[in-house]
Amino acid sequence: MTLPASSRTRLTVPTDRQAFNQLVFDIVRAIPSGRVMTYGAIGALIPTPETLDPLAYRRVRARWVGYAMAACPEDVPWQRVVNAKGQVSPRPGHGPPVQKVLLEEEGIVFGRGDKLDLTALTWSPSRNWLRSRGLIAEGHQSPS
DNA sequence: GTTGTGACATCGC
DNA sequence: CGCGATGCCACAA
Repeated sequence: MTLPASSRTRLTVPTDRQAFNQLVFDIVRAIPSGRVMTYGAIGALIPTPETLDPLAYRRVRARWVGYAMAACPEDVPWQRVVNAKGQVSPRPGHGPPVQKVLLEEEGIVFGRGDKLDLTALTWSPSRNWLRSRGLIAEGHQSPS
């Protein structure tokens, strides 16, 4: 196994992306009606792939969630995913802010600038749920 | 092969 | 507070 140190092992396994997306979908499916999660928060729950540098993963995970959402199945409540500004992100397609309407139907009230109160509406899965999915939120453990 | 852009976040001004 | 620039990986032209 004579592998030159100069060639970094940047294996991009397709199944990793599949697993990542599937994980995103599972988390979004768990968001209750009337609550939301940000792209970054969802990404923070998913551990760093072994093929990636943890720091690099931090930079891209939020975007990866966005990519996943672009191809999400019908049974995923995609409208409950918003950006860090508390606004609905414009979709590549077109048309009116359907996402905002759907959220309002769930009882969410938008403030000035079409922003919602993230501190009040952001939802987070329970530790039990995370553990059942094999997700361990290492960064959220309260220091004893 | 290269280039450009993305359903984001964060930092600086 | 808001706007602009930067970072990072994957995927489509």
